[in-house]
Amino acid sequence: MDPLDSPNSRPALAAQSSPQGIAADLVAVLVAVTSGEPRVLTIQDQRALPSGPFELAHRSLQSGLRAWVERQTRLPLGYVEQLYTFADRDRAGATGQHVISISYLGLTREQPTFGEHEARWRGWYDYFPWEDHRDGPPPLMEKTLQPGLKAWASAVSDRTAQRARRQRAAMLFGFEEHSWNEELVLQRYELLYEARLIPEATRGSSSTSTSNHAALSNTPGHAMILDHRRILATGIARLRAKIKYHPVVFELMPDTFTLLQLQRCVEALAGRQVHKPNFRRLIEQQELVEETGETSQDTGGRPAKLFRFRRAVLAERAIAGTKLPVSGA
Amino acid sequence: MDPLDSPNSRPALAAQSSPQGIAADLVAVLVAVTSGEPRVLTIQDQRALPSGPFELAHRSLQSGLRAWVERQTRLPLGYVEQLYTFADRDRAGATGQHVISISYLGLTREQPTFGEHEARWRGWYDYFPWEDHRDGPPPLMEKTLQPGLKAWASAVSDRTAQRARRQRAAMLFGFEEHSWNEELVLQRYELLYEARLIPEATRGSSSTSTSNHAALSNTPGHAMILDHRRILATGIARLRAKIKYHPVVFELMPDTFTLLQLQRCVEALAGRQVHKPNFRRLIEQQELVEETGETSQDTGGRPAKLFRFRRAVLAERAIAGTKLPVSGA
DNA sequence: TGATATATACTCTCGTTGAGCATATGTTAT
DNA sequence: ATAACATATGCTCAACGAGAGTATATATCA
Repeated sequence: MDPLDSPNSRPALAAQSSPQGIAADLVAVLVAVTSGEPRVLTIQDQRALPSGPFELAHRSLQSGLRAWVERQTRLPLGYVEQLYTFADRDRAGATGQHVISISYLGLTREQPTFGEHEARWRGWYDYFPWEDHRDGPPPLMEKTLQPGLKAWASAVSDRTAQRARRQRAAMLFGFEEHSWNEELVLQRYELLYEARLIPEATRGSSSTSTSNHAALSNTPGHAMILDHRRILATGIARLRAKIKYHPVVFELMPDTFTLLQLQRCVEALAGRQVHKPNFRRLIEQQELVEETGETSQDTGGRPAKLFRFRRAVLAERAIAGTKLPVSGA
Repeated sequence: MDPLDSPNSRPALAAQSSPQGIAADLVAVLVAVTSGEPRVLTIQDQRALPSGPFELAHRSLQSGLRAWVERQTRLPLGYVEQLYTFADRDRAGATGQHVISISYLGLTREQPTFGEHEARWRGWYDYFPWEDHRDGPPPLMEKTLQPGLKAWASAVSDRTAQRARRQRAAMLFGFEEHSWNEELVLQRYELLYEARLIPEATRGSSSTSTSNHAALSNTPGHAMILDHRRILATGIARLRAKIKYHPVVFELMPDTFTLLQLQRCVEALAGRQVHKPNFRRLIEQQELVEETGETSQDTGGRPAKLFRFRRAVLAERAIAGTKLPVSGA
């Protein structure tokens, strides 16, 4: 079953307003990696993703997004990919118009932000602190999430349902025997939402139902408006899956870079460490990069060769196959 | 780059009608596999995919699709997944209203169709005859597509561009040294579209531009209205990718089945043969199925054990990892 | 000069995967 | 009845790739 739109991910809400037409919004997850940290462009005091109306003047959704982003932020968008279309939930705005949100993932390099719309770059682990396993599982997993999820699992009467809940939590968060799977970003967020460990979950509902408010006091991660955090989770999940078989990482790198910089970028996105020798072996044997001839001695240590991305591989292999190792440390 | 919405996949078309609001359509790719053939539900004399307006009465897009499909066709929808949202091209209908199409993939089992809307099941290789490689590359690849694509590659003056075109065609269709990749359904369709080897490509344009009409005479595959064939290609591609790491095949199988039936189903979807012993090894070592205790002797030969899908694996492993081998024969 | 940090290279083992072969147990034709 | 055949089921082997560890080279810094 598709994790998005799973039947129990949102409380049922019968639409009441009569259809006055539909408006389409574009929502963008714009990602950059700066000094080893994955970052996302935000607006509204870092509580929202950039979004705007889809204007019919553009010949496609994608070109519409491109034009709009580049006008608003002057970022050159390297790679763009559609994420998902949302139309559920309390999206009826003040006008009574229903809004469909079409979300996109865009990769770029961080630039000084322009004043308009108070756009700011912010590290994406501010919103998902439990997703950063580069130095092992973060403490809040054990301190906050595990108890909260345990409480959620116990909050149901049926014995079998309890076990199912516990199993689901363990599988998604790597408790007990289960190993951590960095791609399940969205499913984890939706579980936390369902368990009401996320402020967004209790926002609209008028404090009915069985929420465990105890855990809500120290709720993890920075919240966002509407379902923007969910959209961000979708984008992170997609990107983490994509870097494994498609050379999109290079859209986030400067023109020339060292292999360690590239590795740090992959680690930042995947949220876990990578075995250095294996990483280099895979990069080189796939001929993804070529030496520039120059070296860099930024970090203090033996100078590292500088490389650049071989754009030709996009034509040679297209999607066919390009693997990056994202595995245990 | 996302193959959908690639900048050159459609001729530029400036929107002229003033925005009168936007309508949202749902388009469904409903798939079943019957007697070893992948089939798709069609309407309008098999020239269209089922589609209808998104009604705001539903609490989500997905539940809207479910309700609508089950009302129209009385099919129980097992697995549903969003495919893509289209808003480009000449989607301005007679009313001048712009239409956004949100497409979904649904898996089911073929049922006798009900009269309404002249719904009919049709083999999907009727629309994409070049995608069926179960008995090796189909003859039309060499007889029709290769010459047509060669002509398209030669139709450009620049030497470098010619080579790029030839390489792209070879990579996608497995010419020369390249091997066939069954997942590139959409990219192949878009290349044929770009090369104007598909009737949909020359439909709206008033016979200008450099089309090679010679090849158009024996254009391969059954055409559809609007971009429905493109949507179908998207669905096939998604499904071919998905069966490799997620046990969705079972949504297309009857309750009990033999391993060979299961294999034939996978082969039908993937469009290529599968190594039998390896297939069985993978299925069994992953404990995806359990014996029913009964046997089937339909085909004449040693009776085969009947199996059923272990639905528990969905809870145990969720998305984590389930591999089906789709490789050479 | 030595300590340290990084870059770069090599080796080894294990599991997976692709592929071929052998055997078991039915049905169908002669 | 028997041979031929078709399918089911099980086993083996070689090649490859992934994970993990170790060793050496070359710079900076105290």
